[in-house]
Amino acid sequence: MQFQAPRGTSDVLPEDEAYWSFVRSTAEEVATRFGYHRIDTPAFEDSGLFERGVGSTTDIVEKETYTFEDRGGDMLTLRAEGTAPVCRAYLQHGMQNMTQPVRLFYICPVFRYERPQSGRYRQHTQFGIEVIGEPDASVDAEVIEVGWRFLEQVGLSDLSLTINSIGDPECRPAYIERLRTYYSGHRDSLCEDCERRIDRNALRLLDCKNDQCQPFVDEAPASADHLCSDCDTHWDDLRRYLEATGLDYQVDHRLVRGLDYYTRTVFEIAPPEEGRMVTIVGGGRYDGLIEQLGGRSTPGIGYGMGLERVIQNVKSQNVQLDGSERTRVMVVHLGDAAKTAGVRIASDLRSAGIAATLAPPRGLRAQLRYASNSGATHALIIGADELANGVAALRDLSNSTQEDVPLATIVDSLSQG
RNA sequence: GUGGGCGUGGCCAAGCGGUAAGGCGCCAGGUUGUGGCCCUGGAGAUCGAGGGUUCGAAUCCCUUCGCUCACCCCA
Repeated sequence: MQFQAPRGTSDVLPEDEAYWSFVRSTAEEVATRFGYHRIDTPAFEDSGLFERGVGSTTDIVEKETYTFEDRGGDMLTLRAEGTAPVCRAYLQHGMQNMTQPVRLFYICPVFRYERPQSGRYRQHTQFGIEVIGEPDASVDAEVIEVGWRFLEQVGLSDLSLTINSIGDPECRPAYIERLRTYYSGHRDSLCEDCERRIDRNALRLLDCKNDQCQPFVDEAPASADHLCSDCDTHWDDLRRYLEATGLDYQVDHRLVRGLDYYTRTVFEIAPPEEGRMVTIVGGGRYDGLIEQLGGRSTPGIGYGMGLERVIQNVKSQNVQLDGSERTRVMVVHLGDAAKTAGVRIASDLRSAGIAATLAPPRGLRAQLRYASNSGATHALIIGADELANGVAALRDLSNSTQEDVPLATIVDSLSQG
């Protein structure tokens, strides 16, 4: 064993591809049904995009980014998240001149230099959507619904949706002050991390999972209780619209997100799981991001969803995929002349749209074993006798019936099943 | 970045100081041209790597690399 896939990456082997195509295609189907259009952005961007967009003091940018200088001296970063690149594309291509809002979705790899563990990789795949150009809370509810319906359609159940509002530049500073004040009074009872967070990143205090901090988290002032009137209206609207879509949700005042650009709505969807919740979907509103990237003030909202985690849950919940019933023919041959004929017949079958494979040149027994092991539904047996009579023996491997079929009509008899 | 667990043929897995079981899978046979079951045979391992202890190490010690899980953080 010389080379291995780099740490935190993995190969998707043929046996798993069924999950991937299933998940990808339903993602496209659901997003399209909601009126979203696909966008693909490059695998790497100017490093500055993530620094400015995601926030340079954020963990993602501070220590998880794959950054490198190219041969021309430009600093580039592998896509560390999906939203900033889409916003960059929105600005670059003048999408503010399209009818607003613009609805986009993407399915693409994301790279972060993290310590791998279950459900966490250095390269993972995100199915994300963004709605840019509409501040109304109805699109917040819509974005959440897209994620929820997708997970539903992919067969997952028992998921929980939690939401929160973290306000905007209008009201958040005052709230954070209030939070700091509250926590400062309990400084001695907090864990080390939280002690540091009071000054550095007060919002994250609410995120602490340390037991000793839980009492304070529970008692801490909630951002949703300290919104300015615009944010408060938005927050009320969101919940009303969510109820109108029939989604169950929980409000959790501890829910804050790690990226700096979020405003107002933040949400997560997670499976209940034994013990800890591993978030499948995380998202929120980012009304300041486009402006931060040099555009006009433009509202936006979206989510990112980890498809590896989706598949992990699809497997653990034993979702059954539709098995393909496609006819697959193994062309079995005995002797050189038959082999040549087999090559031609296999080729003809494929031209007619029938999946066909020429068996490796072994004994008859071995070829048939190969046929059933590789999942063929039929074996088409050609030997000297068949060649002489201008037929082939078509064997149905599922029920072991077999009959001679004229070479000229093989395609027909196979396409009729 | 911190802490736990683990590294024996493609996969699973015995052995725990005396010179590598077994199972799955793979390949070939089981009399004349027939699969999925069964039977027989075969190929395939420098026991993650390096060093040390010993007459002798997969088995003991040290170092190192890798995988994995949890924390942090996130999808």
